[in-house]
Amino acid sequence: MASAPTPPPNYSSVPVENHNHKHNHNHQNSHKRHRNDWSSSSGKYSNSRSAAPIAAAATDIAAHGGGNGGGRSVYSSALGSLLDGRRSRLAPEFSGRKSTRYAAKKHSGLPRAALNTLPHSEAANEVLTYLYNAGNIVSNIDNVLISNEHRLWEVEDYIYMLKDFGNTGQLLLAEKCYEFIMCKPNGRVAKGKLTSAMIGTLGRLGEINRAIELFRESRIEGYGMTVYTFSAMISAYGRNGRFADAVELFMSMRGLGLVPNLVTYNSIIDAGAKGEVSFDVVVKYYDEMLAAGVRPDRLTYNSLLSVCASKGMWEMAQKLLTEMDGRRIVRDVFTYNTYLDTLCKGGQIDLARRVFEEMSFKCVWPTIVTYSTLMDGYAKANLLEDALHLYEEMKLRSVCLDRVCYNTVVGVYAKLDRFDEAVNICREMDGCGIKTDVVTCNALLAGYGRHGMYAKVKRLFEEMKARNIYPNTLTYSTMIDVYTKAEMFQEAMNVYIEFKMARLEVDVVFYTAIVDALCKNGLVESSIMLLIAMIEKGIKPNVVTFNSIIDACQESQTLEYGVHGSTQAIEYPNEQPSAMLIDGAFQTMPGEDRILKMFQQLASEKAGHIRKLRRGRQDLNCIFWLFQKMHELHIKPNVVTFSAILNACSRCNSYDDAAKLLDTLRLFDSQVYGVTHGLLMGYREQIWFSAQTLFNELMRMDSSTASAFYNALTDMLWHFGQRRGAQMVVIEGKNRNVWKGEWSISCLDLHLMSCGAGSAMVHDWLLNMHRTLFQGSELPKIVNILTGWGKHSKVMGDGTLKRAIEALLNGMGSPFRFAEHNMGRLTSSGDLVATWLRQPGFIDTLVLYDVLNHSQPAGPPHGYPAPGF
DNA sequence: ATAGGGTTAG
Repeated sequence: MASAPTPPPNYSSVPVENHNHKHNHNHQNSHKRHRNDWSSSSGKYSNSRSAAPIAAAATDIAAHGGGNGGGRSVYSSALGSLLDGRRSRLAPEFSGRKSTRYAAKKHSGLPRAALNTLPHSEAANEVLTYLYNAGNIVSNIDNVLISNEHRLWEVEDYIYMLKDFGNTGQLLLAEKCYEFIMCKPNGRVAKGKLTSAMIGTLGRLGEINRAIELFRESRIEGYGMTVYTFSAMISAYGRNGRFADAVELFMSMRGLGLVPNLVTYNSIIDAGAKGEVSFDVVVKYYDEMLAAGVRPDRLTYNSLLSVCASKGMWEMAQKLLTEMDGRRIVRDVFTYNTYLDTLCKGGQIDLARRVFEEMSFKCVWPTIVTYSTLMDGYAKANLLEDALHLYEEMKLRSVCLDRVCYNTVVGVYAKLDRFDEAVNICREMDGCGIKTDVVTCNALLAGYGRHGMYAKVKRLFEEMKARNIYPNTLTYSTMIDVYTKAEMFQEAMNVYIEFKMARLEVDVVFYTAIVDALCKNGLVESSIMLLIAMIEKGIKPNVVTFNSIIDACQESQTLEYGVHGSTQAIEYPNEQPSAMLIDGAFQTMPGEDRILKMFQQLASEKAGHIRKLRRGRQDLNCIFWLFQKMHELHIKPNVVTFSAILNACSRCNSYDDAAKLLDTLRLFDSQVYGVTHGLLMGYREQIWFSAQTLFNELMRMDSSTASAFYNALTDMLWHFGQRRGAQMVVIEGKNRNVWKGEWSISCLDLHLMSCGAGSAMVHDWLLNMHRTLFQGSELPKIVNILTGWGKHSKVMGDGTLKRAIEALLNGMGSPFRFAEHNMGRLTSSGDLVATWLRQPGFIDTLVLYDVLNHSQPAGPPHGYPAPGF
């Protein structure tokens, strides 16, 4: 970790080679700067490109930009000494900057960033200081402005100050300053410049309506008809999540005779990035600027990368980086940070790790944002130790953490159930003058909830309100999730009522939490009603919402409290329930809140211990309907969807229905469903190659996701008698270490496996023993099978696996018995097992066959499994 | 004039 070079003292966000140009970069006419003849690639990114293979890897960084080498050598002598002093690698101006993501998030007194390099007088800085010291008192502000009027250059000084107020969240100062200068007799150009700056500032501060007002005024008064004012307004819309308005404004320019310039294009592209618009939509503006002969710059690419980031489109990001290389545009720290974020969100953690290391060698020094990004990437990938290691590295380098970074660390500790440390971090924040906020609290609430610490949850929830940290929608979603999982329905209902009173907006997470609560309590049809209601309301469900319902379909219930006033089941896949039914189900009318009723019902049921037994109904049609709905809404199923569907098949008694479902789903994803359908049909050899590809893709998932999939697939195969296929899958999973168990001849660890996977594994393990014996070796004195007692199963202590394995072994007349003081361990002496396995013909009991086998050669395999098992 | 944090499914 200490192998990276140390930054030069005069650090900039741009690698050293480009340092001298930085000043120029800050001007709006920067497209005039570089003269190169690299031909334009107009149209390259139009719709056809999305699936294009990407050759560029992180290593291409090394292949490009020989110019950086010179810069590196200049500073290499500073390397050792700075590291010895354990100095931060972070440039001061990046050590404590707040998020630049949304205007609404930016109201805190963090140190101001002096990044503006427009020409301004020294006096402007002085006046700024006076204004910041005016204590937000109007008369003081007026006094400062009046008494310094003669010292400030025309308008550039005021523009400089206005922009600074935008960066520091000083709305009042900005308003007063703008008002003051606009009263003076300025020319049209000056008024236009000032107003553009002010629109930008208001946009940053979330004052979008004020910005719109100023923009309108400027047009009426005749000084706002410039590309600068329009660009500023487009950017202001973008910052406030109003991409559609930004586009409309952008489109109107042509008719007004205004020609968009580099900044205009950058603004509209960035508006797309901030509005989380799809890449295909945003890239149109990129194509358009190329066609118009406007050369993109670093900002253009950084914004395009940012579009990729939230979607994890890392291959596209790589393509953009290659394009930058082609244009000789050097990557800066924004480029790297955004690229890192894209890699993390796209699940390319190893690549992210390499890029992080390469940054330093390219003389682009990690900032606090770099660390936060990577740390969060690790945390999301469940690489919590790696995340903490990064935190240690930051401490070692004396990097001063900011609010975002602290919250990331708190989240990591909360995920690890290390609450003492999480709370300590909160104390440390307090010591640094960083107030814990709603994000910190939400992380802790979720952590306490996962750990069953309901008293702590309750106390923190009260405490945050007492400390004026207002709970947001996510806080309420978390609380409802925690309480419903704990079957504390009365408490959940109270939280729900409080949420309604707070008049916060519902979102997809909130609905999904409720949907899941419904599903988990057997109210599957109600959850589908809610799903439809949320779509009607314009809140798009996501893959989690669907997975929750699909998972519940495997034991589909009929209802249910008369939530929709009838016991009639929804017909799948014919059509949606009628709009009337939806209205009746979940629309909120005064005194008629269905969600509330549901909570009431669950609470009273629980209190009276009269849990209604809901009739189970196998319904694979429901799954097909949901899957189709996902497709309609362009929601991509993921591996969890896949596992849930396989689990549903395992619960289904009809082989034909399961086969039909998987066969039909091949329409949507031939790879995934082709493999499972093929294995179910017994086309083993024919599809094993595709299966390998699928298994390889699964290696990218974290272990619990991967093991859930292997469990589901083997369960399904085992359930329908495709036991040789199940065995092959389980061996594949074992070889890829998805269960992370202890595997040896003396101990078989099954505790993270499903019944089917565990059973197949037992067979394989015993076959191995059998072979060991017949090769003349001896068995260990004691042999064990760990089943666990159900700690990891859905229902704690349920012990399904334990019972299934016990039944399997008893059925074969095995000598294994449960250990006296460990109810999760089956044990036997090696001698007894050897005698048992040596029974003549016993091998036939052990070897697994598929009921259906269309593979070559025909007929069941003979003798031992192929070498390598 | 561009970058990072909290959540829901398994």
